[in-house]
Amino acid sequence: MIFGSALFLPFLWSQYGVILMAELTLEDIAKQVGVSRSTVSRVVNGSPNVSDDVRNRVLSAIQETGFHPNAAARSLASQRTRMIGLVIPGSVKTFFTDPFFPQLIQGIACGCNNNDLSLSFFLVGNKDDEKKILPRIAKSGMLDGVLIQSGLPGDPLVEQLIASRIPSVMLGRPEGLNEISFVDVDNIEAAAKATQHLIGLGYERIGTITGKKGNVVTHDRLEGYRKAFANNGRTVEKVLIAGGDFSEIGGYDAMKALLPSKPDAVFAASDLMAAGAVRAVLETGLRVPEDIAFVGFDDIPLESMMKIPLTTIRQPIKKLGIKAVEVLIDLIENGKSPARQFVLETELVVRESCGAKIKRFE
Amino acid sequence: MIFGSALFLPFLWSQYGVILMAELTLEDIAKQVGVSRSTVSRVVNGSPNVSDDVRNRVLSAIQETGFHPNAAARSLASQRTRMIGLVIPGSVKTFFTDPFFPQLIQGIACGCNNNDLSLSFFLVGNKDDEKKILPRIAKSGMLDGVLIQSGLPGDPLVEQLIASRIPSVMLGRPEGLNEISFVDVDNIEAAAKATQHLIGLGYERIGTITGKKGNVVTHDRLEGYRKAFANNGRTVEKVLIAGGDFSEIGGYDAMKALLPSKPDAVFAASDLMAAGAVRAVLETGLRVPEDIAFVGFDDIPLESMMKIPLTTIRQPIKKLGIKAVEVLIDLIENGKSPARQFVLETELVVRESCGAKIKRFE
DNA sequence: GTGAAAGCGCTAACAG
DNA sequence: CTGTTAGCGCTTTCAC
Repeated sequence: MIFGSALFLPFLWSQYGVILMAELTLEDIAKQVGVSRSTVSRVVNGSPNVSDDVRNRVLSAIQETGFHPNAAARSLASQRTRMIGLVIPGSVKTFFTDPFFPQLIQGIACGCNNNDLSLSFFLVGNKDDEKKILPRIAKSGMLDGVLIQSGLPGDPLVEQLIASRIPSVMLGRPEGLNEISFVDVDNIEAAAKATQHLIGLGYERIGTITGKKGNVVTHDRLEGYRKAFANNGRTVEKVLIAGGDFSEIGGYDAMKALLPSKPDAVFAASDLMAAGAVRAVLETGLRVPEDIAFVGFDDIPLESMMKIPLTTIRQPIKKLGIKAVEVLIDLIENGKSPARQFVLETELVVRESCGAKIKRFE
Repeated sequence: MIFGSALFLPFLWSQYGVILMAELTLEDIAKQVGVSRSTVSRVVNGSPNVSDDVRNRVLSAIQETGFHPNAAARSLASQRTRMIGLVIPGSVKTFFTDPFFPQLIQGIACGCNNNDLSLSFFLVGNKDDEKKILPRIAKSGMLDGVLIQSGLPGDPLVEQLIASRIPSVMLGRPEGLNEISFVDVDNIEAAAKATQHLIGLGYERIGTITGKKGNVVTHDRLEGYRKAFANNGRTVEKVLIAGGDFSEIGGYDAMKALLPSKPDAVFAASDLMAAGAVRAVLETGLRVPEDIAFVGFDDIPLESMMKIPLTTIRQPIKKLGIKAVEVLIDLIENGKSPARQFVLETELVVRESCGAKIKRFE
């Protein structure tokens, strides 16, 4: 074995670095106030079993000195870290392109701040990362719980995380919705709502551009499209369904494939794809929404990029993050079982691309 | 004081939650192999002072049992956490819209994975968050160091962080480049390169759309624009400089303001603004690049949204994140001073919008 | 209401 | 090369 190589990432920071002026400890405050360490600990932790007089004296000593308890020591003694993790598996390919994620992160960060939690972030790049990260998450005791972004079903990292005993909640409904807690939006209902809107507007040949194959989200949104058809006694035509991949280019290509089937409206399973599809339509000289109407999904700020404001389904992304944190806290405090499963509502935002506003004045 | 309220976020997780089956400890492994705890610790940390025989026996015991050292205990004993923080101050408003951030985060996460560090994420929402987060970062000993995204100069959170003794490196050159470590791209040089490209192509009335006022980045990119003019013995016309805010709409509005001054080319300080500006130009019936040429800045994937591929400056965003982590490690290991300051190179990516390809065939 | 005392699981001298 | 011995700074019974 090579010299210095270590099993668990040794603490190699050199000895002669920064001189650490020792931080204050509970003991210091105790001494200063003339009470025991336990008492200071009690006021720090808000225990009611402290006399008002003593509490006030301790409090002002803390205030004066700027004392702050040491996290590692607290964790070691209490077996809790007040830190949760956010895991983005390698199978989630859209992290760098989908504006969904920054908003989600904002929601999660907000939930953490609200609950005085810290957030640790695990972006898995490759198998190698995975091997190193998994035990750190599951066995080092560093985290009280984890939020897991659901990617492809059957992701090994996710499965191992779920199998470990660390409390975890998934963002997005996982494939087998067994005994695992998750927070998601109702993709089926939302897609049905979008499609119904198009049906209600009187379109006859409503197509759809789906997301990336294999994703649960893709499946659910297509399911919603089908559901709306069924609700109206219509039958779905296969030629009106084109496979995309959630990207702008994917939407563009899918639309090109759809064009020969002469759709008069399209429900795209993401705004990005809708943008690409609109681009494809305009390129052929057709008009939006006059010739082909569109409804997207997400309501990302990006619609300002298009000439035609996009009618779309708004997801409560930030709320999703906040809720996920709350659910995770519940799991941590009250046990993992039974699984907590929440589905948040979406909202149809009507703009120009669906033609509703034009039709109103016809 | 209200019952139960606590000064430092008490560990209120209820007692009766999940039953924690005790994780293995060094002691367990030691007993199993028949050596002392120290020896196990040595092999775990890669110390060379262990006989091959003992090491192998310990190693296989670890392998068998799946032992993983407890993070809190290690941190408490070693005074190191192997965790760094990423702080996004509240003054950074573009976090949710700018595709720059996911890529930056990827780079940082990659740097962390490479160096077996964990990443903790602090997104500051409001003043309240700030007050709670600051001591956690600076005084709880939870972090070995922090990466700070530079926002507006004079951000109080940033200043307090810098003033604290926790090693920190800024992402983006801060206002007063005193004794603080940072990693940045050379915005001045890059903007000059972009402008020079337009000058070289023979444009006569080259305008610019700047970023949000007050930002260092904005200042630097405008500086670069000026520098290119100076290098060519040209004088800058004030009417050819329009103020944007890094957003698509901002670019659109700025372009509208620029139009009366009849520019024949524009350097936009961000791709998003370039997209908006192009939209404004096309709306008036003018052509890009025939009537007005464009160069953007960032090289975000978004250029696929525009009909005309955007000539732009590519920033090595991921590399920036990786480098920042490396610099922070250096600081942690070898002391904060002197400050380490790195400026990464950018690259001009020539596409259609600048007109170079058209001109080639004229 | 308060203090004493026993760890939490690990690292790091210090002997040998 | 290996074991012994102190802690790291805090929480948490258990007495009083």
